[in-house]
Amino acid sequence: MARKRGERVRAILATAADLLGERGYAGVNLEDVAERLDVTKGSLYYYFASKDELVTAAIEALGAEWTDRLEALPAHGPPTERLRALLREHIRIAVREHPAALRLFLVPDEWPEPQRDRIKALRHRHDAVFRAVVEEGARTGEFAVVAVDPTLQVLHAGMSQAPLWVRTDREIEQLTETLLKLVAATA
Amino acid sequence: MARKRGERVRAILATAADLLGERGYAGVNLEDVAERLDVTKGSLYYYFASKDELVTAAIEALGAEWTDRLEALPAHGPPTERLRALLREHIRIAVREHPAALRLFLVPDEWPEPQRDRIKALRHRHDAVFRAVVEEGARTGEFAVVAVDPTLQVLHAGMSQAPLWVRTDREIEQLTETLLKLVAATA
Amino acid sequence: MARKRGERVRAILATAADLLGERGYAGVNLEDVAERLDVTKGSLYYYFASKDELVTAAIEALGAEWTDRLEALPAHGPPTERLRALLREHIRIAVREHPAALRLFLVPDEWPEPQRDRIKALRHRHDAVFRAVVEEGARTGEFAVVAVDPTLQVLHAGMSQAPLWVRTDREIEQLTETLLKLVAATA
Amino acid sequence: MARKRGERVRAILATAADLLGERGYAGVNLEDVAERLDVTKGSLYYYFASKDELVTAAIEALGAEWTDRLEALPAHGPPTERLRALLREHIRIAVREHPAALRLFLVPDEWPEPQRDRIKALRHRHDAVFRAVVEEGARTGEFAVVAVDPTLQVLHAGMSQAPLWVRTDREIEQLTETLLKLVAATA
DNA sequence: TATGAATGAGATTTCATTCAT
DNA sequence: AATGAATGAAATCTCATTCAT
Repeated sequence: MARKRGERVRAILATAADLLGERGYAGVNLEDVAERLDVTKGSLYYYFASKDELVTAAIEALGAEWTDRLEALPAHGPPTERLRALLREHIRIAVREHPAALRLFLVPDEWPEPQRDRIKALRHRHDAVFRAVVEEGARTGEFAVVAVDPTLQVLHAGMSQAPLWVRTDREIEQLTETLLKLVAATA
Repeated sequence: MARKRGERVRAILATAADLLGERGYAGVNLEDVAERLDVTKGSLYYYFASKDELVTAAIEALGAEWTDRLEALPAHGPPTERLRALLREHIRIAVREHPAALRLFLVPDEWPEPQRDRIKALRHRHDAVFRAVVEEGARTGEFAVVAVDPTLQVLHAGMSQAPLWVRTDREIEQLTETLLKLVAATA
Repeated sequence: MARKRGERVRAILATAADLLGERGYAGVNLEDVAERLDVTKGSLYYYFASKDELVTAAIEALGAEWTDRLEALPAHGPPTERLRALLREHIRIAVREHPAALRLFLVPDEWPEPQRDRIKALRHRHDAVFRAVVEEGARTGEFAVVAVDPTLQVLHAGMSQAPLWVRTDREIEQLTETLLKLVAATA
Repeated sequence: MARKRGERVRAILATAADLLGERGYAGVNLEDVAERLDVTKGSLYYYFASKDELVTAAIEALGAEWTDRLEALPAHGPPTERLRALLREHIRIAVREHPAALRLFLVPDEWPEPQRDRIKALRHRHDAVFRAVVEEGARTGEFAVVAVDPTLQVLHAGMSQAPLWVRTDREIEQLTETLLKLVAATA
């Protein structure tokens, strides 16, 4: 049954992504993935040909879902409001749902070559969402940035690391506002 | 001879730190460390009781040297200038000398418990250097920050991740100025 | 199949117990255990998490089987006859089946902490079988002992060491009768 | 200086004997021996050509000293008194001075071949002291034994294991009297 | 589909031994 | 006489992968 299979695969990917986030590529072993899913290692090999393939798929799924949600946010209104909404949502996902994922977007050279490229691609797509808003704001003069690239890098870095210290809603707000300063018009 | 021993230990730590940076904790194996030093694995165990101990020492040495250099920068002058100097120097070290080290300051839970605490302590000392300047600037009104903690977190995140995309001096400057916006007085 | 697994485990434990008896804890290596079973070292780790765990299980199994057999002996009749039967059976097992096992009942501090406690527990259960008879004999006046504890200690020591010098049935009988003198009523 | 050397050697042997007793042949490593003596491993090799040679010498020294002290006890008087004195002294040495040594006299096959033979020889000389008294007592009719060999074996086993449970002087007395029952004339 | 068993390569760790100083 | 450094062989342990059922 394709249905069943799809669910199974999704469950595996979600679990793998969690563990990957907790411990990084080399720190995760298939035994643990299997155990958390309450199946045996052997089963994983029915769905994925190798650890690398499983890992790549897990990253892909996580990244895709994440970007989907960011892209689903309203695409109109003043850039400041749109950027604020993006930041808030991104941080919220990072902190509440995938504390794991900071490893995916920071420290890419932790991963073996094949995964590295996929991660870069994902991050690129991810990046595009923010880039569009920042560039629009810069164009209209509502934002003042030193340069777009470093601004995006710092936005990302700041958001990705959030799971390490952000807990409360108030901290989410503070981080959001702090990051907004990166594009603020100066005195 | 204590001298000789010290040098040997330093050589081992430097090599370990390099590899650690290239591949992360789980990706490093003692065989490689030994080979790069042109000794046998057994020798490493003469100096360090375990892989973990070696790794901890390597991190410690790297972190200590780094903070020393930041603390050596002039401690007077307007906060903006001092913060600019700190950021520039930190990024320069990260990019030019220890691209490795982003692992030390980000992603602490990649490490086994014992290392985790040491890393946190190092990062804390490191942090204090920046915190002093930011707090002073906030007190004198030269800086305007949403809150000190998120500001420091973003500063760190932004700097630590620099090795991943910063190459030229011009990019170092742009990143420095971008980060300075986090404390800039707003219109 | 639980059945199959059980057999496999039993085979491993028996082999381990043999080697343990031949060479002691530190003298046994898993390579040898594996080779004797015609499997790879890795396989042993499928069943046991560590050398220590394997060894503990081997001891446990041996001790349990042994005590089972002693407890299966008739529990009625005059204490002298019952003690004689116990001694004879114990010595017979030690000499004919588990020359190994003197290590289990003597020299407990040869073992790492975790094993030590298990061994003590086993020995205690073992001890209880003999203690019951000796105490009954002492109560009814059929036995005369200096004190129960040292008597049991010497009974044990004498039996456990038997494999080192006892070979013939006649020697088994002589040892049995010699040990019975420990509880004999005196002139 | 021969004097100095002799003392050094004696110190090494004593330390080795202690550790050997605590942990058995395979459980002892030269690092530990050296550390307890506050010298380096290398030094041990100045005095002994190998671990085995050191171990053999340590056993030899311990056994010789021990037998010397037993042979120094008065060799006249009624066998019961002489045996009582021998037992008491042996147990006292075992419990108070060389709790270690039970490994030497029990479990000989823990040792590599060369040591094994030396240990047997030592034990044999040791045995002769007790054998003389038991045989005399048997000849004069003061003792009644099932047979001399098993009696000696049990005497030894009981005494050697004493360090494992005997602590107080009272326990030493009880063990001594319990062992004397092995040669007691029966009702 | 899924499992349990097994493997083999490679990683960490231990330790007797050697040797230049 | 003694040390510190280093080695290399062997031991313990880990884990991705395979496979019969």
